Amino acid sequence: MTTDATPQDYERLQSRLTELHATLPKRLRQCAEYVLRDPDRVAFDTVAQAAAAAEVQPSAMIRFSKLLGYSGFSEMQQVFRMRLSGIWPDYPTRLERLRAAGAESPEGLLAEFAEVSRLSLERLTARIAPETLRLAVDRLTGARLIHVVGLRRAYAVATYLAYALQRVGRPTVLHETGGALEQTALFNPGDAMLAISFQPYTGQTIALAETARAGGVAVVAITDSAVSPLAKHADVVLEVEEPDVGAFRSLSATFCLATTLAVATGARQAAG
Amino acid sequence: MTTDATPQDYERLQSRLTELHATLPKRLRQCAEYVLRDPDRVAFDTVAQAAAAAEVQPSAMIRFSKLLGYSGFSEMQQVFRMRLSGIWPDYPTRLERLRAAGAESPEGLLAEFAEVSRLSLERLTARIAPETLRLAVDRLTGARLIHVVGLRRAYAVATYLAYALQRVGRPTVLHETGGALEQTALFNPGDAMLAISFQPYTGQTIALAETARAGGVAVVAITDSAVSPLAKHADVVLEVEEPDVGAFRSLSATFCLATTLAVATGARQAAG
DNA sequence: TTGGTTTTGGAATGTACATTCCATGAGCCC
DNA sequence: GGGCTCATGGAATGTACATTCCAAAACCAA
Repeated sequence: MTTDATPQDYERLQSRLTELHATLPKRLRQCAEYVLRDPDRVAFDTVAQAAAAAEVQPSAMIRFSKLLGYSGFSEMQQVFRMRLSGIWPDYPTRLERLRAAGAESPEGLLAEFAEVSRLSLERLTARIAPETLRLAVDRLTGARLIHVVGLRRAYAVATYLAYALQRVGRPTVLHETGGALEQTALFNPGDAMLAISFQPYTGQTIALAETARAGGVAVVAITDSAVSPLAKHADVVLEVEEPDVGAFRSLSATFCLATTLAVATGARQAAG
Repeated sequence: MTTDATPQDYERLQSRLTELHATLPKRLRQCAEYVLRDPDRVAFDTVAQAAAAAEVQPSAMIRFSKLLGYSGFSEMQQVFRMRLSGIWPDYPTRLERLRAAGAESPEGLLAEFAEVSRLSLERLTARIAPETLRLAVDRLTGARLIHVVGLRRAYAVATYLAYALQRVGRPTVLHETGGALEQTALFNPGDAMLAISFQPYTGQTIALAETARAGGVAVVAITDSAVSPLAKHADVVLEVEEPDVGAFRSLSATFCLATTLAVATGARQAAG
């Protein structure tokens, strides 16, 4: 029956599951998806926890283990534990090892970007004053329409914010460059604007923020310095650090802040 | 009394123990020595196993844990588990901790997003195999034209990748949904596609990847699981973890990977 | 529909576990 | 050397756990 024996290591388990995945009944498939998605957690889970995470009954999780040939969940879990304990040195060691691989190599680059992003996230919470953040959320919550603008590098952030704010139920418009939307007529008192710009600051973004503010719009800026030209035209300034590796900058902290803004605005709206 | 609180991470636990070591009675010292010598094993041990390994009674191990301020062995063990996996305590505990910190407030949310993002970045380097990453860069470097596709939440990633790849000198086209660009005629052998999709997977993205591949295009996928429907149609699968806070997911790891891909492709191109 | 088969949920079970408690033992000051 | 405090071992306890089992539900083929 089991021409392949029960998988004794994670790699084999993984390939077995990818192969089986299509043929599995619903609940067992959910199990497969969970253990592949979060193998680290499985190593420590109790059946109940694993089952909850996979959104199945504990018994389904055990059935799943048995299907793969193990005597039960605990035996399958050994594979996940081995994977963790066997090869994994702690984070600093891993990082160093990667660095040694040379910054020129893709994996060295990845390590560097990851580290730099991690550090900027650590500092993010310290850098953003709670009152400032609240103020920003206030402005967005109160707004009838939220204008989002960001170009070049900041464009990705702008598209994300537009998407997230819309999903959260706030009327949002994303300003594209050169589009007809950039008409002063569109700005009304009671609106809010989220403007994002980093060094070297894009003139169009700043100009749009200035116009909006003149039209009575509350401007919330995400930028990299309190003295950035965008900050001058903003009611609330959220400052994020954007560390660079070579020519490119990490956007992690910015996205983290963006997500928070969207979710907090959504939550407030729902509550109020 | 305890000016330092109970150590919540391994580093602090370690320094606490080195400091305490000299003053400890014999059995408790044996405990300290064992957990410092073999922290990996402690993560999986039962009290009985840990006690045996330290050559003490189970009760001694628990006394030891309590001395450090934990409620018992299990609580101390969490620290060792976290170290190994980068995983935070289970979901209920985390939620509770959040509540205590005032998760409802914007600053609490920010802290949570930052933390979750930080952890997923830590695991990113471990999760992406160097060979896979190299393979992905190879495909992109060799391509005459790079197609980028991603919708909904992944759209921001797609816009960023299109921008970054263009800046780095690679001919890139961003596929917008419903646009005229989605013609099979546009795909030629020798092209590459970067497709990004996460749960719940967008059908259009997957369909486009399938079409592209049928047309001889090398498909590199960024997705959240090896069994994601997108993975089936990809030549290279880059798997990223997307931890969620409430309804929203952190994109930090994804953006980190995206930046790396762009820069590495640019660098290789410049060198070659 | 009907009968058979597979899949699922959830209560029941027995075991293994962390933790507690107390009696004994070792070290130490008077 | 007697009495005190701190350290230790190990049996006792209650809980949380993996696993089993069975009945209900869904699915499917005729």
